Amino acid sequence: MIKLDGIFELDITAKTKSFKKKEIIQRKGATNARSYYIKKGLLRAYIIDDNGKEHTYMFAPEGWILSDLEALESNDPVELYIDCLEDSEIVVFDKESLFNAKLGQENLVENTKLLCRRIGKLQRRVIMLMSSPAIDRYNYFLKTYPELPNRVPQHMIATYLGITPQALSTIKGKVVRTKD
Amino acid sequence: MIKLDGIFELDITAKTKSFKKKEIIQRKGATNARSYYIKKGLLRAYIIDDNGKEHTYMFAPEGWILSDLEALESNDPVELYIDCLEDSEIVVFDKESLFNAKLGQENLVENTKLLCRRIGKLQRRVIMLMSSPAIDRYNYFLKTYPELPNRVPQHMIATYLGITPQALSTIKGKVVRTKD
DNA sequence: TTAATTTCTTAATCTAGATGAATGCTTAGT
DNA sequence: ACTAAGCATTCATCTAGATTAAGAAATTAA
Repeated sequence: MIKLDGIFELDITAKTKSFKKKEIIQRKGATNARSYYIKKGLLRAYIIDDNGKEHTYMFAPEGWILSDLEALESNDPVELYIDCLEDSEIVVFDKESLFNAKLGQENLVENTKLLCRRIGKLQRRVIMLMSSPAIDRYNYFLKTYPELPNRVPQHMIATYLGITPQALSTIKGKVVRTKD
Repeated sequence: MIKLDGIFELDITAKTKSFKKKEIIQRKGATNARSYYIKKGLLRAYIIDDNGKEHTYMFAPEGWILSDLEALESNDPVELYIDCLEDSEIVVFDKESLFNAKLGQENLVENTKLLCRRIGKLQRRVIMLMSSPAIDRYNYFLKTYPELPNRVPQHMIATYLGITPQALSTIKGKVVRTKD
């Protein structure tokens, strides 16, 4: 029984593992979906589209949990690749962690609330992708992940925003020039 | 105690209400977030941006549940407008329905799984908005909501896809012409 | 039925961001 | 230290989709 920021309170199988920068922890199609709690370091979840391009679904710095929740629940193969942007220490959970009735009611309620908050974030992201230009999405990214611009290469931020690295570079250039 | 497709099993306060087409059930800023189970009819959740344009977050036909989950959990004012696209019969729940520990472990686990599935849908939507052109998103919309094209006006579908009604019309025209 | 409103389509123009390519700058590897 | 690979920037061109506008078709109201 362990406790991490109030989540996944019960887990017999959880183990802390170390991963190296650039290591791919989970690949699309894997059938053993896991959840990852980031003790130290930085993970990223992404897909590779039909043209071979990466699209970042989310970043996960210290204290975050990363998981292909859909795959975890359905037992389907995972959709998301997960890789390591820095040397990291990660607590790895299996699927029982979220759904096990032994968690107890309080923890289950707590997990429910966490999932609602995550849905709220996704809701805002969907809406921003539909309604806001890239510059606004970039500023919102800065607010959401204030520490990441120094830790994540520009071109990966671009794949999170849904634009090309060149477009992001141009946008940033414009912001700087406008300030003068 | 009521049971609706396996969800929200416990709710003393739930009541079935009738709403007329075009009625707005919930407005941005409201502090009494509710959940809506659609027995009959069709609801829609959307935002209005700074330019006064609507962006549809989701549609909810029969059997679906619609809710600003983030607001429900946080007690913050709701972000989403919810309106009625057809005369509808709706079961209205208050916040207790999802978080109440009295739900029992099985129901809590069931709700957790439901939320994971919803996250899976949002995940795919985010990725499609970043990686796929409007025509692909339209085809995916048709797969997700096969019955809706006959029930929802074109221009609302456009606001769900993140494009203008004109662009959707053009896309559909192209598809038809390509088939010849 | 007719008028009024809403919805859909088509077309001309415009723009944010994509694409492709060249250039310097940093980081890693030997 | 030197080379190679990866990264960021800039520019020229291209395109999906936005914008504006106008007319046709379909719904709704009286």
